[in-house]
Amino acid sequence: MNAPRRILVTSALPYANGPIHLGHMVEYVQTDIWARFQRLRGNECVYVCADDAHGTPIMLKAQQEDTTPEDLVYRFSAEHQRDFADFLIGFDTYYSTHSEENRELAETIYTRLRDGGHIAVRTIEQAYDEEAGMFLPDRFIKGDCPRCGAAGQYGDSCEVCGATYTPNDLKNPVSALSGSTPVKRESEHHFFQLADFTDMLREWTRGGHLQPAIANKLEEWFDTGLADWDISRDAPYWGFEIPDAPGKYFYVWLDAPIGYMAAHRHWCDRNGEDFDAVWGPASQAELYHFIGKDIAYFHTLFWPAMLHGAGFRTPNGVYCHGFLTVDGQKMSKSRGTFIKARTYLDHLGPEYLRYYFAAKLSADVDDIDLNLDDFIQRVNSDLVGKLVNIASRCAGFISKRFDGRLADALEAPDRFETMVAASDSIAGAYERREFGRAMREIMELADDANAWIAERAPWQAIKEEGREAEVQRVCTQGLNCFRTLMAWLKPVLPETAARAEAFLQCDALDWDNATRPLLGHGIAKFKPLITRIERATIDTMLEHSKADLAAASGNTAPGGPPGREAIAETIGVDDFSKVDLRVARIAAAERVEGADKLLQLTLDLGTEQRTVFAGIRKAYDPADLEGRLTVMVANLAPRKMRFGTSEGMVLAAGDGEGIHILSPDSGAEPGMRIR
RNA sequence: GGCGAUGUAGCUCAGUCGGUUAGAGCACAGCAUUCAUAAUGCUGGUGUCGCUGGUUCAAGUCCAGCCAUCGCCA
Repeated sequence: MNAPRRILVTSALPYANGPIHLGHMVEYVQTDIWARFQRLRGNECVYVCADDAHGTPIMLKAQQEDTTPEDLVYRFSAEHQRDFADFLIGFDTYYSTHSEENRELAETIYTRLRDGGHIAVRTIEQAYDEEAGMFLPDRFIKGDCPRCGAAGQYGDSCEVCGATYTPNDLKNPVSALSGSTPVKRESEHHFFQLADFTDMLREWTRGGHLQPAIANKLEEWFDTGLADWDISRDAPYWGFEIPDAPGKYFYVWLDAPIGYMAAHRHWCDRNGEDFDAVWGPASQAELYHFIGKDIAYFHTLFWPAMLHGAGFRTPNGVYCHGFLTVDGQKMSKSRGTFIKARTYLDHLGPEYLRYYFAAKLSADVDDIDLNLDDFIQRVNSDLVGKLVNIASRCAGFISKRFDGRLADALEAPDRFETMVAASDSIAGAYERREFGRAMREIMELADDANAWIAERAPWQAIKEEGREAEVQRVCTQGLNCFRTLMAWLKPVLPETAARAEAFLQCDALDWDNATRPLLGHGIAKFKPLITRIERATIDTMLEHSKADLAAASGNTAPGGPPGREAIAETIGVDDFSKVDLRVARIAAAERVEGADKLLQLTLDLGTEQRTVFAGIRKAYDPADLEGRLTVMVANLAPRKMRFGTSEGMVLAAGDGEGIHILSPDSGAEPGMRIR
């Protein structure tokens, strides 16, 4: 083996004013898989991250909640860390940009850039809110679009016609903070002169550190010329004060990437490691940043220029991934597909999603889609049907017939060697971040293993005298195939791999030991390693996701009246029990000709079917309802309508905005009474 | 509006330097099997490769235009 590589990897720092959602998780899963893969290969790989804890939005949110920014940031940091830990993201350190290390490093970098002549100071004019006593970021100014006149647009662009402009161009501008009309006020700002680094950046961006798509994109920016970057903000601002400029603060995007260094410094100090050996200009260590494509600009231009200008090394790679869509569309709060990490974890294990993301990730910047039906099928058939099945179908023979002991030899060693020969190819795919390719290769080998076992049919052989040893060798080989495949999946499925290690009673799997078979060895009784995903679980998660977000927006919408009707008159339990509520399966749903609000539902109660007309057409596509479980009033008097007789009613919540039918939790069956 | 990315089977995706009959997995159908978490094996059908035009002996692949989706415009 070659000497271990020294690698530092990072994921982008999540902003500390909101929860983590599944879109975020693409990046952390991608980075974590890569980091775990490197460690499995015997390399030293440190993975750090932190909360991005500064800036106006955090400051204002803290004010709104009548707390301090420190408290807000602390709260979200704890929440983020729980979410990441439960998704099995194995950070070596999760820190914060609001830390002493970060202050020192930001000051150092700024001072060195200034001494190098790369900082300019000049006066600019900005919108100022006299009532709130602060300058307004573009997003906090609203007004009419200068091009199409649309009202209520933000200060940077029009959502109606797509025009981009500056807040000065807005007509009838209004501060989103106080509602007052902003005035123009002058202030001195500090600028980082990015153009000083044009040559260095041109060379760096073409030096193989970026994906081709990103490098091409950067060409456009080079063509238009690199502009100065405004790195200061006036008080009041939540951040670090600039050392030689009282009342001026570093813009949040200056100290955010420095947070990578701060987190690593923190880790080095606690572990007796040499920070400078990684970040110094002569560093032999490798540095990689995983980010979303939306923040490529900051990481591929400002960041390498800042590092270089301040006498640090530049990254070996900055790798962008695309966005996450759910069922082919942007994550939507109303459809329940804007899924928070926590909501997902309340219903499903982390490894399902890790596997699905892995199966769909490539080295490209493409968006990836979480298609929920595909998610269920893919995970169930690949992990349970193919992979775990290999172990499951072999284990019984070993434990029942051979006292839990593996044979001393494989039945077909050449065949095992052929499989093991894929090791380099799979490792190469992981290394290049072609995780989808790696998963395909592994699953192809799982198919081969299952086919071979079927061919050797140990369940036949075991019935014949004198073939016991053969059966033991066949099953030993099957289990060894499973073990090797499991090792290759360990970066993606660390918990399942640990359960497999316990089952096989073997040493912790790594890339090296996985290629040598386990022979003449006692194993434990097999227990299911992964259970299947059920559609009902997904549906419940989506419902909870909707409810969750509705509650959250209800709480935080400033001044938004709840507008809910008052609680009705008190009734006794007897009154309630007169209503016979039943779980029903929607067997069929179709539009009613001539009625624009009604859907005709055929409800299956297990013992009988009912026709019910429900006024939910504008909220539901009939195709989406078929097969779903819901709740109906089963003893409601039938009612004649123009289109037929309605034999009951479906329960739904609504406030005039949307309509949301009820779903029972998984396990409920059609016909069950609800009390 | 400008720029970029994407568009291949019902779904999710491969497709190298332009090269023979465009592939895989899932889903679906039939058969076999019953060791295994209704798992597994074998067999099978499925495509205007977004559209139109061009270059070429040859285009899913290269070029141009258009359409759709997504993103960026500091």
